[in-house]
Amino acid sequence: MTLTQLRFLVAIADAGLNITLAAERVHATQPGLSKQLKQLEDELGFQLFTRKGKSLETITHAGGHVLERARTILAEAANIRSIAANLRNEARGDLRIATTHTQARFVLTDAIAALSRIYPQVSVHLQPGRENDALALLDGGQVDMAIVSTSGTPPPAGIALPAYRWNRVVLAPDTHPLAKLPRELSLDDLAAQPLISYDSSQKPESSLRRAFDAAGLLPQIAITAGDADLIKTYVRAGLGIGILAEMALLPRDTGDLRALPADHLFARCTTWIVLRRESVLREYVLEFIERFAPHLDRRDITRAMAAGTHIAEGVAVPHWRERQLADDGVAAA
Amino acid sequence: MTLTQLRFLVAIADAGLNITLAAERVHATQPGLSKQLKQLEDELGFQLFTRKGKSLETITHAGGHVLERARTILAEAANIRSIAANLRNEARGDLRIATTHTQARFVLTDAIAALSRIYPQVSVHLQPGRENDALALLDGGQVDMAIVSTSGTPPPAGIALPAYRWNRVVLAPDTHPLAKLPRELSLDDLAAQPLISYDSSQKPESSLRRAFDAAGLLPQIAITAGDADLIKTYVRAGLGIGILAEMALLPRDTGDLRALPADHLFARCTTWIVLRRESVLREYVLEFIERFAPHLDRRDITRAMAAGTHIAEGVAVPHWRERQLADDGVAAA
DNA sequence: CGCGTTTACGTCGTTCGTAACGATA
DNA sequence: TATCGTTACGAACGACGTAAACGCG
Repeated sequence: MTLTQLRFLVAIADAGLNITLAAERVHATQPGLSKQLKQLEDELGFQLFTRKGKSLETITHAGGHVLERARTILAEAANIRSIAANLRNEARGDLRIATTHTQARFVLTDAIAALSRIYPQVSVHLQPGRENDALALLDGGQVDMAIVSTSGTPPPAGIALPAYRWNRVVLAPDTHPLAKLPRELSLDDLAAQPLISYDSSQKPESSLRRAFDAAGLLPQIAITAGDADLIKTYVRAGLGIGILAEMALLPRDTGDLRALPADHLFARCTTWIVLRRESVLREYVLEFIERFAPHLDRRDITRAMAAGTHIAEGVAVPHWRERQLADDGVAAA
Repeated sequence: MTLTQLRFLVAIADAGLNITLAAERVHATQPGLSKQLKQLEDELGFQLFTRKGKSLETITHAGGHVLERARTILAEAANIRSIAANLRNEARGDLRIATTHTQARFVLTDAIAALSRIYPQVSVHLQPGRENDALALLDGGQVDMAIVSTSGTPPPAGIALPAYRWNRVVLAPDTHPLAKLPRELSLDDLAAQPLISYDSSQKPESSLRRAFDAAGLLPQIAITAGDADLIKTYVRAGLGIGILAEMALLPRDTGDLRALPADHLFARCTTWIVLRRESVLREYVLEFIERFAPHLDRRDITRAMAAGTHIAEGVAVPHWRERQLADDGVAAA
């Protein structure tokens, strides 16, 4: 058994059992991987994959267990390398973040810009996807951190650090009757309109859905999109009323759209930075977290990692707007 | 970085930084280890050990972290091999148990005998020591399980499965006044005598010490020994009254010694089987546990391992004497 | 002078890439 | 026929063991 063999194994698994694809990803030749896989199977004495003809078909049950162990072995090997890189103040490296489109597009930009100013040699890889995908990538060791949002409790896996809180806003065309409503918006107002929101609002456990359920209302979600830009586009086209995260608002949106606060209608959400419990963080990762969530102290983070528990309690988590103000303050200073 | 390099690293650490000794233990030559260590240090870019002249002096701070990671890597590699060995019904293997002398000498014998009858090719290694040593060995991956006793809560680390409960007994020479006491033994009776007990009874948190403390008494512990046989020897020599675990009583001891129950004087103790949370158990390990603690079901064990929690609650844990009866019943059947 | 580590060197095994072959859709 | 995996072969690298040199107590 070799680290190389295990690396090839997970590469094959991550490439969807396509050995050729896996080979390019690890910068090796395809026969090399084939052979190493065969040797590993010979040594262990059982098939890691079921074959259909010559192609790999599925992972064996036992193979899945081996794969899991191989992943943690490789993660720990990477940790050792991180220890070394931190010690020598190595400035190069990768920062792989799995997150949603909203975070990547509207929230992370400043912190990433700051990071690549301080560490120009660090390349940032953003892996957009659903919340669950992000957590799965984190657990599989494919990314260094996941940045996800929940309403209420932190995500179940890993070390979750609260980054900030935010509310939803309702977005209507300037010309729409709702945009000039003389009173506060109500859930009934919204239930009467075709709505446009994120894909995730389809799920029954979404805080959007729960708010309507609690009021005994059945909203008509006309269009869902994974992407705030798409939502805005459809709102502009007059196809419905948008409900989205307040971070997704841009100054120029106020030209033809009207954003109505919805704090009183939907549960407040929290965005979390989720880290692998066992991972050794590179210096620039800590730097990034501090830039992104300035209320988190370096020591808080390392302490939470050591204790293996998230630090939801006992940390004052700023709201999105306060956070924006704080950022401005920093920029002005 | 190679698995071999990491194996050599932990071998060197476990050999007390003596490369020559480490080399014999891993069945390799000393220059080989030296060279691999050097290569690893070169690759990581820092010293894993501080040198004094040519000899290794201490482990670097960062080296300690690397060592820790290396240990889990090797443990996971061993897990992969265990998966393979289980799958091919491999009958050979090692069972390394860290435990106290009392367990090894008086309690484990039957289960080990049964195991080596069923799996003659499995070699059992008993590692005697204190409770804390046993848990440290378990945590370092040097042993497969620890078998330790506590009064009350399970040991903090690993998966703890309750094996059985037991009480202390007081041991006096047949001729001693205490042996013919017409009434029940009291703590005052004991406090008036020179006592002979285990080394661990010196510790303030021992249940022995706590019982006397609670009664406001200061016992005179005249002799301590790590070993029940020694305690008996000194009791026979008339040097004091013995206090030891009821398991340590043998039928032939009743010839010249008198055992007095002490259930009402000292807190009941529990003996735990402690496993590493992440370890894959070989078939024969499950077999051993079932033999040793028949009230534990194979499924209970795997479930507890998967859940990562001990199963202290919800399991009826037999008392030592009931357990003995049950064993007899099995033997008779 | 013994113990332990490092350095030097030769041999062996292994890995890796190129190329040809085979199977499958 | 195109795609993907296996087998074959040769070159280069790396690991390992033996032998000798070096430092230290």
